[in-house]
Amino acid sequence: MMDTRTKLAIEAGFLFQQKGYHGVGISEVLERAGVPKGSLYHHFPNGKADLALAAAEIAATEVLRIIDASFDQAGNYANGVTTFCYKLAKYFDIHEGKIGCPVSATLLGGPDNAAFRDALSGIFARWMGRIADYAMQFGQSQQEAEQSAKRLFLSLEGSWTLARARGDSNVIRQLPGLVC
Amino acid sequence: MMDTRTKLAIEAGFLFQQKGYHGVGISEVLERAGVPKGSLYHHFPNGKADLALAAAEIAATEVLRIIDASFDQAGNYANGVTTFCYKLAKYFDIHEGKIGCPVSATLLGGPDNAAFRDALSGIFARWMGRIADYAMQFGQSQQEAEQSAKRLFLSLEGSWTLARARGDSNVIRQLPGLVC
DNA sequence: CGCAGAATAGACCGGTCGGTCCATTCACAG
DNA sequence: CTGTGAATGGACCGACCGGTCTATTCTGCG
Repeated sequence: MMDTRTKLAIEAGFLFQQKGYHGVGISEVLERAGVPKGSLYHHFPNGKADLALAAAEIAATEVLRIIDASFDQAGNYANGVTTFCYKLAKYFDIHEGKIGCPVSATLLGGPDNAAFRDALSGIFARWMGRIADYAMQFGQSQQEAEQSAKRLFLSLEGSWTLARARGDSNVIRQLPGLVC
Repeated sequence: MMDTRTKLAIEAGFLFQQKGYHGVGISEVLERAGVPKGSLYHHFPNGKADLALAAAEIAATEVLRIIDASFDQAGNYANGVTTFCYKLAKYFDIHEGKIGCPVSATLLGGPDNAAFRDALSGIFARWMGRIADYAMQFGQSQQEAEQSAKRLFLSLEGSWTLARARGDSNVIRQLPGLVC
Protein backbone atom coordinates (compact mmCIF):
# COMPACT_ATOMS: atom_id res chain seq x y z
CA MET A 1 0.00 0.00 0.00
CA MET A 2 0.99 3.59 -0.46
CA ASP A 3 3.12 5.53 1.95
CA THR A 4 1.07 7.69 4.33
CA ARG A 5 3.24 10.68 3.55
CA THR A 6 2.77 10.22 -0.19
CA LYS A 7 -0.94 9.64 0.16
CA LEU A 8 -1.32 12.87 2.09
CA ALA A 9 0.66 14.82 -0.50
CA ILE A 10 -1.34 13.40 -3.41
CA GLU A 11 -4.76 14.02 -1.88
CA ALA A 12 -3.68 17.47 -0.77
CA GLY A 13 -2.47 18.10 -4.32
CA PHE A 14 -5.86 17.34 -5.85
CA LEU A 15 -7.61 19.62 -3.41
CA PHE A 16 -5.11 22.46 -3.76
CA GLN A 17 -5.39 22.30 -7.54
CA GLN A 18 -9.13 22.73 -7.30
CA LYS A 19 -9.52 25.29 -4.57
CA GLY A 20 -6.13 26.85 -4.04
CA TYR A 21 -3.94 26.83 -0.97
CA HIS A 22 -6.20 28.85 1.29
CA GLY A 23 -9.35 27.21 -0.01
CA VAL A 24 -8.44 23.85 1.46
CA GLY A 25 -8.56 23.05 5.14
CA ILE A 26 -6.23 20.62 6.84
CA SER A 27 -9.19 18.66 8.11
CA GLU A 28 -10.50 18.19 4.58
CA VAL A 29 -7.20 16.73 3.45
CA LEU A 30 -7.10 14.42 6.45
CA GLU A 31 -10.64 13.21 5.85
CA ARG A 32 -10.00 12.44 2.18
CA ALA A 33 -6.75 10.68 2.96
CA GLY A 34 -8.21 8.83 5.94
CA VAL A 35 -5.34 9.90 8.14
CA PRO A 36 -5.40 11.49 11.60
CA LYS A 37 -3.94 14.86 12.34
CA GLY A 38 -1.06 13.52 14.35
CA SER A 39 0.30 11.67 11.34
CA LEU A 40 0.29 14.77 9.19
CA TYR A 41 2.39 16.74 11.64
CA HIS A 42 4.68 13.78 12.06
CA HIS A 43 5.43 13.58 8.33
CA PHE A 44 5.23 17.32 7.67
CA PRO A 45 6.55 19.08 10.77
CA ASN A 46 5.97 22.48 9.20
CA GLY A 47 2.35 21.65 8.50
CA LYS A 48 0.37 22.97 5.61
CA ALA A 49 3.22 24.75 3.87
CA ASP A 50 5.36 21.61 3.76
CA LEU A 51 2.39 19.67 2.52
CA ALA A 52 1.81 22.10 -0.34
CA LEU A 53 5.45 22.02 -1.42
CA ALA A 54 5.46 18.23 -1.42
CA ALA A 55 2.20 18.12 -3.33
CA ALA A 56 3.52 20.51 -5.96
CA GLU A 57 6.69 18.49 -6.31
CA ILE A 58 4.76 15.29 -6.94
CA ALA A 59 2.47 16.96 -9.46
CA ALA A 60 5.44 18.54 -11.22
CA THR A 61 7.14 15.18 -11.60
CA GLU A 62 3.95 13.66 -12.94
CA VAL A 63 3.79 16.34 -15.64
CA LEU A 64 7.41 15.61 -16.59
CA ARG A 65 6.43 11.98 -17.03
CA ILE A 66 3.58 13.00 -19.31
CA ILE A 67 5.97 15.12 -21.38
CA ASP A 68 8.30 12.15 -21.76
CA ALA A 69 5.49 9.80 -22.66
CA SER A 70 4.25 12.26 -25.29
CA PHE A 71 7.52 13.04 -27.04
CA ASP A 72 9.40 9.77 -26.71
CA GLN A 73 7.40 8.06 -29.43
CA ALA A 74 6.58 11.11 -31.52
CA GLY A 75 8.07 11.33 -35.01
CA ASN A 76 8.46 15.08 -34.82
CA TYR A 77 7.98 18.03 -32.51
CA ALA A 78 4.47 19.01 -33.63
CA ASN A 79 3.35 15.45 -33.14
CA GLY A 80 4.68 15.39 -29.61
CA VAL A 81 2.94 18.65 -28.79
CA THR A 82 -0.37 17.27 -30.01
CA THR A 83 -0.07 14.12 -27.93
CA PHE A 84 0.96 16.16 -24.92
CA CYS A 85 -2.05 18.45 -25.18
CA TYR A 86 -4.44 15.56 -25.65
CA LYS A 87 -3.09 13.82 -22.58
CA LEU A 88 -3.49 16.98 -20.51
CA ALA A 89 -7.01 17.54 -21.82
CA LYS A 90 -7.87 14.01 -20.79
CA TYR A 91 -6.43 14.63 -17.35
CA PHE A 92 -8.52 17.78 -17.17
CA ASP A 93 -11.69 15.89 -18.09
CA ILE A 94 -11.04 13.11 -15.61
CA HIS A 95 -11.16 15.67 -12.86
CA GLU A 96 -14.42 17.12 -14.19
CA GLY A 97 -12.93 20.38 -15.38
CA LYS A 98 -12.32 21.55 -11.88
CA ILE A 99 -8.58 21.50 -12.06
CA GLY A 100 -6.07 24.07 -13.22
CA CYS A 101 -2.33 23.99 -13.65
CA PRO A 102 -1.31 21.38 -11.09
CA VAL A 103 1.24 23.60 -9.44
CA SER A 104 0.34 27.24 -9.90
CA ALA A 105 -2.96 26.97 -8.04
CA THR A 106 -1.16 25.29 -5.16
CA LEU A 107 1.84 27.58 -4.89
CA LEU A 108 0.72 30.95 -6.23
CA GLY A 109 -2.26 31.00 -3.91
CA GLY A 110 -0.11 30.20 -0.91
CA PRO A 111 1.66 32.47 1.52
CA ASP A 112 3.75 35.26 -0.01
CA ASN A 113 6.82 33.22 0.56
CA ALA A 114 10.15 33.19 -1.26
CA ALA A 115 10.33 29.41 -0.91
CA PHE A 116 6.99 29.01 -2.67
CA ARG A 117 7.89 31.33 -5.53
CA ASP A 118 11.29 29.71 -6.00
CA ALA A 119 9.76 26.25 -6.07
CA LEU A 120 7.22 27.37 -8.65
CA SER A 121 9.65 29.07 -10.98
CA GLY A 122 11.97 26.08 -10.66
CA ILE A 123 9.23 23.71 -11.70
CA PHE A 124 8.29 25.89 -14.66
CA ALA A 125 11.94 26.02 -15.73
CA ARG A 126 12.18 22.24 -15.56
CA TRP A 127 9.08 21.82 -17.71
CA MET A 128 10.23 24.27 -20.35
CA GLY A 129 13.72 22.81 -20.31
CA ARG A 130 12.41 19.33 -20.91
CA ILE A 131 10.21 20.45 -23.78
CA ALA A 132 13.10 22.39 -25.29
CA ASP A 133 15.27 19.27 -25.07
CA TYR A 134 12.78 17.36 -27.18
CA ALA A 135 12.49 20.23 -29.66
CA MET A 136 16.27 20.14 -30.13
CA GLN A 137 16.17 16.39 -30.41
CA PHE A 138 13.77 16.88 -33.33
CA GLY A 139 16.18 19.18 -35.11
CA GLN A 140 15.54 22.68 -33.79
CA SER A 141 18.43 24.91 -32.84
CA GLN A 142 18.81 25.70 -29.18
CA GLN A 143 17.36 29.17 -29.67
CA GLU A 144 14.43 27.89 -31.70
CA ALA A 145 13.82 25.14 -29.18
CA GLU A 146 13.71 27.46 -26.20
CA GLN A 147 11.32 29.73 -28.03
CA SER A 148 9.07 26.83 -28.98
CA ALA A 149 9.03 25.54 -25.43
CA LYS A 150 8.23 28.93 -24.01
CA ARG A 151 5.47 29.50 -26.52
CA LEU A 152 3.93 26.14 -25.72
CA PHE A 153 4.21 26.58 -21.99
CA LEU A 154 2.72 30.05 -21.87
CA SER A 155 -0.24 29.14 -24.06
CA LEU A 156 -0.77 25.97 -22.13
CA GLU A 157 -0.90 27.78 -18.85
CA GLY A 158 -3.46 30.14 -20.37
CA SER A 159 -5.43 27.26 -21.84
CA TRP A 160 -5.73 25.67 -18.45
CA THR A 161 -7.24 28.83 -17.08
CA LEU A 162 -9.63 29.31 -19.98
CA ALA A 163 -10.63 25.66 -19.96
CA ARG A 164 -11.49 25.90 -16.30
CA ALA A 165 -13.49 29.08 -16.78
CA ARG A 166 -15.45 27.46 -19.59
CA GLY A 167 -15.58 24.02 -18.05
CA ASP A 168 -14.46 22.70 -21.42
CA SER A 169 -11.20 20.98 -22.29
CA ASN A 170 -11.38 21.69 -26.01
CA VAL A 171 -9.28 24.83 -25.65
CA ILE A 172 -6.41 22.59 -24.63
CA ARG A 173 -7.01 20.16 -27.48
CA GLN A 174 -7.03 22.99 -30.03
CA LEU A 175 -3.76 24.36 -28.76
CA PRO A 176 -1.41 22.54 -31.17
CA GLY A 177 -3.05 24.26 -34.14
CA LEU A 178 -2.46 27.59 -32.47
CA VAL A 179 1.18 27.33 -31.46
CA CYS A 180 2.76 25.11 -34.13
CA MET B 1 -14.38 61.51 -3.09
CA MET B 2 -14.88 57.95 -4.24
CA ASP B 3 -18.01 55.96 -3.62
CA THR B 4 -17.73 53.67 -0.61
CA ARG B 5 -19.03 50.77 -2.64
CA THR B 6 -16.46 51.37 -5.37
CA LYS B 7 -13.65 51.84 -2.89
CA LEU B 8 -14.48 48.53 -1.26
CA ALA B 9 -14.56 46.72 -4.60
CA ILE B 10 -11.26 48.21 -5.73
CA GLU B 11 -9.38 47.46 -2.52
CA ALA B 12 -10.88 43.99 -2.42
CA GLY B 13 -9.78 43.54 -6.02
CA PHE B 14 -6.13 44.28 -5.24
CA LEU B 15 -6.14 41.86 -2.34
CA PHE B 16 -7.95 39.09 -4.22
CA GLN B 17 -5.53 39.42 -7.12
CA GLN B 18 -2.62 38.91 -4.75
CA LYS B 19 -3.87 36.21 -2.44
CA GLY B 20 -6.92 34.72 -4.06
CA TYR B 21 -10.49 34.66 -2.86
CA HIS B 22 -9.97 32.50 0.19
CA GLY B 23 -6.67 34.11 1.05
CA VAL B 24 -8.30 37.43 1.87
CA GLY B 25 -10.37 38.06 4.97
CA ILE B 26 -13.26 40.49 5.07
CA SER B 27 -11.61 42.31 7.94
CA GLU B 28 -8.49 42.88 5.87
CA VAL B 29 -10.50 44.48 3.09
CA LEU B 30 -12.35 46.67 5.57
CA GLU B 31 -9.16 47.80 7.21
CA ARG B 32 -7.51 48.76 3.91
CA ALA B 33 -10.61 50.56 2.73
CA GLY B 34 -11.16 52.24 6.08
CA VAL B 35 -14.77 51.14 6.14
CA PRO B 36 -16.73 49.42 8.89
CA LYS B 37 -18.38 46.06 8.46
CA GLY B 38 -21.88 47.41 8.45
CA SER B 39 -21.21 49.40 5.30
CA LEU B 40 -19.94 46.39 3.45
CA TYR B 41 -23.07 44.38 4.10
CA HIS B 42 -25.17 47.38 3.24
CA HIS B 43 -23.59 47.75 -0.20
CA PHE B 44 -23.04 44.04 -0.80
CA PRO B 45 -25.92 42.17 0.85
CA ASN B 46 -24.52 38.81 -0.25
CA GLY B 47 -21.20 39.56 1.35
CA LYS B 48 -17.86 38.33 0.11
CA ALA B 49 -19.15 36.68 -3.05
CA ASP B 50 -20.84 39.87 -4.24
CA LEU B 51 -17.72 41.79 -3.41
CA ALA B 52 -15.56 39.48 -5.49
CA LEU B 53 -17.87 39.67 -8.49
CA ALA B 54 -17.92 43.45 -8.32
CA ALA B 55 -14.14 43.58 -7.95
CA ALA B 56 -13.66 41.34 -10.97
CA GLU B 57 -16.07 43.44 -13.01
CA ILE B 58 -14.16 46.62 -12.24
CA ALA B 59 -10.80 45.01 -13.03
CA ALA B 60 -12.18 43.58 -16.26
CA THR B 61 -13.38 46.98 -17.40
CA GLU B 62 -10.04 48.50 -16.57
CA VAL B 63 -8.30 45.94 -18.79
CA LEU B 64 -10.69 46.78 -21.61
CA ARG B 65 -9.71 50.40 -21.23
CA ILE B 66 -6.04 49.43 -21.46
CA ILE B 67 -6.76 47.46 -24.63
CA ASP B 68 -8.47 50.48 -26.16
CA ALA B 69 -5.68 52.81 -25.14
CA SER B 70 -3.11 50.47 -26.67
CA PHE B 71 -4.75 49.82 -30.03
CA ASP B 72 -6.52 53.10 -30.69
CA GLN B 73 -3.35 54.92 -31.64
CA ALA B 74 -1.41 51.94 -33.00
CA GLY B 75 -0.57 51.95 -36.71
CA ASN B 76 -0.95 48.19 -36.98
CA TYR B 77 -1.88 45.12 -34.96
CA ALA B 78 1.65 44.14 -33.90
CA ASN B 79 2.22 47.65 -32.67
CA GLY B 80 -0.92 47.55 -30.56
CA VAL B 81 0.07 44.22 -29.04
CA THR B 82 3.45 45.62 -28.05
CA THR B 83 1.95 48.67 -26.38
CA PHE B 84 -0.61 46.52 -24.63
CA CYS B 85 2.01 44.19 -23.20
CA TYR B 86 4.19 47.06 -22.06
CA LYS B 87 1.28 48.67 -20.27
CA LEU B 88 0.47 45.43 -18.51
CA ALA B 89 4.08 44.87 -17.55
CA LYS B 90 4.13 48.32 -16.04
CA TYR B 91 0.95 47.57 -14.11
CA PHE B 92 2.59 44.37 -12.88
CA ASP B 93 5.68 46.26 -11.71
CA ILE B 94 3.66 48.93 -9.95
CA HIS B 95 2.19 46.24 -7.76
CA GLU B 96 5.63 44.80 -6.99
CA GLY B 97 5.17 41.63 -8.99
CA LYS B 98 2.65 40.29 -6.56
CA ILE B 99 -0.28 40.42 -8.89
CA GLY B 100 -1.60 37.96 -11.43
CA CYS B 101 -4.38 38.12 -13.94
CA PRO B 102 -6.75 40.62 -12.34
CA VAL B 103 -9.75 38.37 -12.60
CA SER B 104 -8.71 34.72 -12.62
CA ALA B 105 -7.14 34.85 -9.17
CA THR B 106 -10.29 36.43 -7.80
CA LEU B 107 -12.85 34.19 -9.45
CA LEU B 108 -11.12 30.86 -10.04
CA GLY B 109 -10.04 30.65 -6.42
CA GLY B 110 -13.55 31.34 -5.22
CA PRO B 111 -16.39 29.00 -4.37
CA ASP B 112 -17.15 26.33 -6.96
CA ASN B 113 -20.00 28.40 -8.21
CA ALA B 114 -21.65 28.56 -11.62
CA ALA B 115 -22.06 32.34 -11.28
CA PHE B 116 -18.32 32.75 -10.73
CA ARG B 117 -17.35 30.58 -13.66
CA ASP B 118 -19.84 32.28 -15.95
CA ALA B 119 -18.61 35.71 -14.96
CA LEU B 120 -15.03 34.67 -15.61
CA SER B 121 -15.61 33.11 -19.01
CA GLY B 122 -17.74 36.11 -19.95
CA ILE B 123 -14.93 38.50 -19.09
CA PHE B 124 -12.41 36.44 -21.04
CA ALA B 125 -14.74 36.41 -24.04
CA ARG B 126 -15.11 40.18 -23.86
CA TRP B 127 -11.33 40.66 -23.79
CA MET B 128 -10.69 38.35 -26.71
CA GLY B 129 -13.57 39.85 -28.63
CA ARG B 130 -12.21 43.35 -28.21
CA ILE B 131 -8.73 42.32 -29.30
CA ALA B 132 -10.17 40.50 -32.30
CA ASP B 133 -12.11 43.63 -33.23
CA TYR B 134 -8.88 45.60 -33.40
CA ALA B 135 -7.16 42.86 -35.38
CA MET B 136 -9.95 43.01 -37.96
CA GLN B 137 -9.78 46.77 -37.95
CA PHE B 138 -6.13 46.40 -38.95
CA GLY B 139 -7.00 44.21 -41.91
CA GLN B 140 -7.21 40.65 -40.63
CA SER B 141 -10.08 38.43 -41.66
CA GLN B 142 -12.50 37.46 -38.92
CA GLN B 143 -10.98 33.99 -38.65
CA GLU B 144 -7.44 35.33 -38.53
CA ALA B 145 -8.45 37.94 -36.00
CA GLU B 146 -10.07 35.49 -33.63
CA GLN B 147 -7.02 33.27 -33.82
CA SER B 148 -4.69 36.19 -33.16
CA ALA B 149 -6.75 37.29 -30.18
CA LYS B 150 -6.86 33.81 -28.71
CA ARG B 151 -3.14 33.34 -29.19
CA LEU B 152 -2.41 36.63 -27.48
CA PHE B 153 -4.82 36.03 -24.64
CA LEU B 154 -3.61 32.52 -23.84
CA SER B 155 0.06 33.50 -23.85
CA LEU B 156 -0.69 36.57 -21.83
CA GLU B 157 -2.47 34.57 -19.17
CA GLY B 158 0.54 32.27 -19.04
CA SER B 159 2.95 35.19 -18.94
CA TRP B 160 1.19 36.62 -15.95
CA THR B 161 1.67 33.37 -14.10
CA LEU B 162 5.30 33.00 -15.07
CA ALA B 163 6.05 36.63 -14.31
CA ARG B 164 4.62 36.20 -10.86
CA ALA B 165 6.57 33.02 -10.22
CA ARG B 166 9.79 34.74 -11.30
CA GLY B 167 8.92 38.09 -9.80
CA ASP B 168 9.95 39.59 -13.12
CA SER B 169 7.80 41.40 -15.65
CA ASN B 170 10.13 40.84 -18.59
CA VAL B 171 8.26 37.73 -19.67
CA ILE B 172 5.30 39.97 -20.42
CA ARG B 173 7.41 42.52 -22.27
CA GLN B 174 8.95 39.82 -24.45
CA LEU B 175 5.58 38.43 -25.40
CA PRO B 176 5.06 40.40 -28.64
CA GLY B 177 8.13 38.79 -30.17
CA LEU B 178 6.73 35.40 -29.32
CA VAL B 179 3.19 35.66 -30.61
CA CYS B 180 3.44 38.03 -33.58
C1' DC C 1 -37.62 72.36 11.76
C1' DG C 2 -39.19 66.92 11.76
C1' DC C 3 -38.96 62.84 9.63
C1' DA C 4 -37.37 58.77 6.86
C1' DG C 5 -34.33 56.10 4.58
C1' DA C 6 -29.55 55.59 3.45
C1' DA C 7 -25.23 54.83 5.30
C1' DT C 8 -21.99 54.09 8.94
C1' DA C 9 -20.25 52.02 13.12
C1' DG C 10 -18.90 48.13 15.66
C1' DA C 11 -20.18 44.58 19.28
C1' DC C 12 -21.16 39.99 18.92
C1' DC C 13 -21.83 35.02 17.25
C1' DG C 14 -21.11 30.12 15.96
C1' DG C 15 -18.04 27.69 13.21
C1' DT C 16 -13.76 26.52 11.34
C1' DC C 17 -9.05 27.41 10.85
C1' DG C 18 -4.01 25.67 11.48
C1' DG C 19 -1.47 23.92 15.08
C1' DT C 20 -0.11 21.61 19.69
C1' DC C 21 0.09 17.92 22.68
C1' DC C 22 -0.05 13.52 24.69
C1' DA C 23 -1.68 8.75 24.94
C1' DT C 24 -1.62 4.74 22.37
C1' DT C 25 -0.22 1.40 18.96
C1' DC C 26 2.98 -0.56 15.75
C1' DA C 27 7.40 -2.54 13.86
C1' DC C 28 11.35 -4.32 14.80
C1' DA C 29 16.01 -4.94 17.11
C1' DG C 30 18.04 -7.11 21.22
C1' DC D 1 9.83 -11.80 25.63
C1' DT D 2 11.35 -6.45 26.36
C1' DG D 3 12.65 -1.97 24.96
C1' DT D 4 12.52 1.90 21.75
C1' DG D 5 11.55 5.08 18.35
C1' DA D 6 8.41 5.66 14.55
C1' DA D 7 3.78 6.28 13.51
C1' DT D 8 -1.00 6.80 14.55
C1' DG D 9 -5.15 8.59 16.79
C1' DG D 10 -7.66 12.34 18.41
C1' DA D 11 -8.83 15.75 22.15
C1' DC D 12 -7.99 20.35 22.65
C1' DC D 13 -6.61 25.39 21.88
C1' DG D 14 -6.59 30.35 20.68
C1' DA D 15 -7.21 33.00 16.60
C1' DC D 16 -9.75 34.31 12.99
C1' DC D 17 -13.34 33.49 9.67
C1' DG D 18 -17.78 35.34 7.32
C1' DG D 19 -21.93 36.99 8.76
C1' DT D 20 -25.80 39.10 11.82
C1' DC D 21 -27.80 42.58 14.40
C1' DT D 22 -28.76 46.85 16.60
C1' DA D 23 -27.54 51.58 17.52
C1' DT D 24 -26.12 55.77 15.71
C1' DT D 25 -25.18 59.31 12.33
C1' DC D 26 -25.75 61.41 7.92
C1' DT D 27 -28.61 63.38 4.18
C1' DG D 28 -32.19 65.38 1.75
C1' DC D 29 -37.16 66.29 1.32
C1' DG D 30 -41.53 68.29 3.17
